[in-house]
Amino acid sequence: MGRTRPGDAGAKVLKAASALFYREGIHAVGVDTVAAEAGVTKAALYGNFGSKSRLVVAYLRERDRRWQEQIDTITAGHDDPRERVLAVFDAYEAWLSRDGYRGCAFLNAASEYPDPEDPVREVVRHHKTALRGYLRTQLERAGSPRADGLAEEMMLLLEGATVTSVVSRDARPFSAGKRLAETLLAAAGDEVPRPAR
Amino acid sequence: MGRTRPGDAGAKVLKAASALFYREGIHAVGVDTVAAEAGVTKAALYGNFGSKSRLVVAYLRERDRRWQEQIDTITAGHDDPRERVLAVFDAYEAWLSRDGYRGCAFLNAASEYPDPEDPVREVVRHHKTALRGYLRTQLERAGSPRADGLAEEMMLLLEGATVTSVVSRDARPFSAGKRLAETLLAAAGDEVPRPAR
DNA sequence: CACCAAACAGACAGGTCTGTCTGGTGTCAA
DNA sequence: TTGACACCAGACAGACCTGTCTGTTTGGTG
Repeated sequence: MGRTRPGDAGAKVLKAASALFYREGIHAVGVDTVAAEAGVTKAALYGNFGSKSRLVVAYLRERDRRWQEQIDTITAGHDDPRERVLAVFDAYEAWLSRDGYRGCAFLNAASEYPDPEDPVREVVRHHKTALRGYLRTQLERAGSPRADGLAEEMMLLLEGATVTSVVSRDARPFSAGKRLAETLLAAAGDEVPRPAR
Repeated sequence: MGRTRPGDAGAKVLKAASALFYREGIHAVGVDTVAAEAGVTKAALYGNFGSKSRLVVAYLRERDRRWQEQIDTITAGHDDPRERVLAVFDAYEAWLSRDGYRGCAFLNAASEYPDPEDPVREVVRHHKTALRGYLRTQLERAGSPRADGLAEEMMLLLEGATVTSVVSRDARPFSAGKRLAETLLAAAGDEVPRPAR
């Protein structure tokens, strides 16, 4: 009666884990808590994920998947590659004002997992590489002669604004970041207004 | 025989805690481990600090004190305020290549303590406010008409380079950050080459 | 020398952590 | 109808956590 179909305990666990790990921190949340919040037994949790470590990795992968969807939405919503880059700033800033904002889940996870060889850190690197790659691709399409360097600069501004906004608890870092990003993009455009090719 | 004088157990604990908390993360290190590493009993640890939370706060305060000393060294070593700002980038970059680099201890601590009201977060805010204040003061002395905004931008670049360098495990973010900082400082100088006053 | 504060050694309480195991229950498909 | 399977309920092991307590030893000071 009201019993959910077998097979979706994993999804419920992942959802609960995602909320709890992000909000409280990973080491601060036990598997009992995750299972209870998911309305699932610990046995079901271990049956689906095998260990807490693997659940943590699954949590980050899921998070990365959802982030990728947002990026796709941005891509679909803008034709100009420069606008897409700036839209990333807007998306991050909008996310800040959502309830329970705690900054970048990947950076938070990385600071709880010191070992660079840990699978968790691998997911973090994968995510950041994807972000950087997106920025670089868009800047290349915009015809920037130094898309790579510019992408790195955009990364610094985005990451800097994210961590600073967590500490200061306001959106000013994002305003400053986006303003500077616009300036840099405009300057890059001036350097080579219509590049060959 | 070889017994240390009474009264310095606190210092030994702080030193051990500083190394362990930074390297492994705060939640990952128990007080037993700290006491053992310090060569001190748990009773001595609790006698000096009262609780783990207070030890964590003391750890961050001590870290902030040592950081302030580095800032003073930079101030003493450069007369030009613009050079001082750039020297901060150099100092952070040099720190990266030291063994066991794990990024900013304050940001790492903040991501382990979600509650903004926690005393730990207060120390983190204090530290970041001090950094920002230093940058702003130097930029004001340099005669920049928008020292405040420029200081914010320098913060973004510094923090961005720090967290990015942790993930990617190389120094490129700092190269990019410093290069951009130099450009911004030069541009700010051009705007008002010799400001009134 | 006598005293005291601070450290030592180490047991202890009470709780939480990850992970396992046993046995019962509901659902679906053959 | 029967069997496979995924789940529930909850106890359990063993390690680790923070924090406290008793009693002993030591170094520095009056």
